[in-house]
Amino acid sequence: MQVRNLAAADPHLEGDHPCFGCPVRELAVCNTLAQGELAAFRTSGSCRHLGAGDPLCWQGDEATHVYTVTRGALRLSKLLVDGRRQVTGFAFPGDFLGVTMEDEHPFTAEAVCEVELCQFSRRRFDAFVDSHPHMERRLYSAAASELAAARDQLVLLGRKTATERLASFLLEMARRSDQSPGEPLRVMLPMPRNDIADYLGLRIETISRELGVLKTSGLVRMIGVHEIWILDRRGLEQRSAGGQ
Amino acid sequence: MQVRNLAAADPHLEGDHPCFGCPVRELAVCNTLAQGELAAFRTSGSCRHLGAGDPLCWQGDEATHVYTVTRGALRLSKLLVDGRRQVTGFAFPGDFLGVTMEDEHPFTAEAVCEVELCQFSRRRFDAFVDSHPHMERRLYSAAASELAAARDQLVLLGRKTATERLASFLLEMARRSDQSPGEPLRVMLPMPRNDIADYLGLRIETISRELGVLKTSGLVRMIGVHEIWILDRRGLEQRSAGGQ
DNA sequence: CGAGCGATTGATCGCCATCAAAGTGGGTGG
DNA sequence: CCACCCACTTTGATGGCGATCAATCGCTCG
Repeated sequence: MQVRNLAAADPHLEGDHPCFGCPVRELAVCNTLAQGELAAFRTSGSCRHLGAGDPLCWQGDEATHVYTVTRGALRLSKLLVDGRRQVTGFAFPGDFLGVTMEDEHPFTAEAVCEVELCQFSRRRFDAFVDSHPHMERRLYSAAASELAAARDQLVLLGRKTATERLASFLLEMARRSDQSPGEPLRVMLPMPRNDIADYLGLRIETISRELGVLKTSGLVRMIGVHEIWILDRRGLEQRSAGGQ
Repeated sequence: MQVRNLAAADPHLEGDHPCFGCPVRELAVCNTLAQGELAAFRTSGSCRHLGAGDPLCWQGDEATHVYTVTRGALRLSKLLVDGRRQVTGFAFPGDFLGVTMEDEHPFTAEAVCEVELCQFSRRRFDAFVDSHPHMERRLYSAAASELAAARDQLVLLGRKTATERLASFLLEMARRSDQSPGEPLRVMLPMPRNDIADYLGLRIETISRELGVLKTSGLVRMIGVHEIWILDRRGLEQRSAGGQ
């Protein structure tokens, strides 16, 4: 799930196509569309920009739009009535927001940094999908991926220790980050510690402490709060309790 | 998600149709098919029976088939390398097993009691879906439902207390059980306590103790180990920390 | 330079796990 | 029919991991 700017070299897109230069052309749900379809699709959408902290949608609000993330990162979270929060995931470039059959947003989505999205009205999106079966297939594929990720997270939250959770998280973030080949793996953590804590079912102090342990053990190196280098991937994998 | 035997009264199915009398006709993914389609679909499948404890498939094995549960209940679980287990869900009549884009089963599925399934080879199933767009849509819907359920479970595992987890579980099981209207709600728990524990991220002793608390509080009544009556649904909902 | 927020570090607490033992119930064989 | 067995459940006593409470650090921005 790495983001590469391939569009500039995409032989199927001409320079005046609205998706020309799109950084997630190869990743997003629209990657199954041929140029003509893509043009028709794209005209039904629009761009959207969010600053750090800005909400995209609230849990329970009517789901009027769907989105594809083209830049930045969002946190997806659910609240209990008393304010306890569970971050159910993060959305990165290429990720699609809108897999649901409900009329309401199943979670709150907020930007954790500068974010850009491709936005479509749900109605027009559904109509488009109806007339493009391979788009439906691609959506199903996206849903299946999200489901597999959610199940892995169930194992993490139900059965892993704090250290294992953090190690798993760093490895997951490394997988989803842009990587130049070879160690050390550079992991960008655009979200604050609190979001990591709410994602891993822990408290912020525990995140700090366990990061300290990994640092002292020589497994990682911290470059400021938002960047971490994985110095010993194998060691980190051993501490992550595998997964299957 | 209640199971009713509607097929006997289904005006669209004749008595000699192989799906005539199917107890999950209205629930399963095949419910979008017209009688002719259904006949074609059905001939590509077969029945399968499992006794309590029998495995249906193992995590990591090649996923050669997909299934619809017609009777009984299965537990779906994932293992860590050291044997810790997370039950990611239970499958009941009407539920579809096979939402994945991977070639391997994402979890182990085992019968918790006598089970009957409708079984299809994955290859033939995929081919059938390819030529029936509303089936594809129905599959997507199934995936979206599973995803929503998984996200709710993330909140439960990440942020709820033991009491809240158990209360949520009982209410979920009540929703998925056959109900005659009116209190008390009868909840069938075909799975052993250990499965409940591994589903809720707790230990078996905690399940026992918390059930005792709910019993002493007059919220539930236990009729043997596998049946529970919810005497005070509102009270149980208050202890479940809501959802939303 | 100071205010303010997020992150880190330290001290203590509490929920649930763990260890241990007793109770229960269903199935089998005598 | 009953005695036994074994697996599952329940109940009790203790312990540990991560939460909570509290103080300090460090960066960013005015």
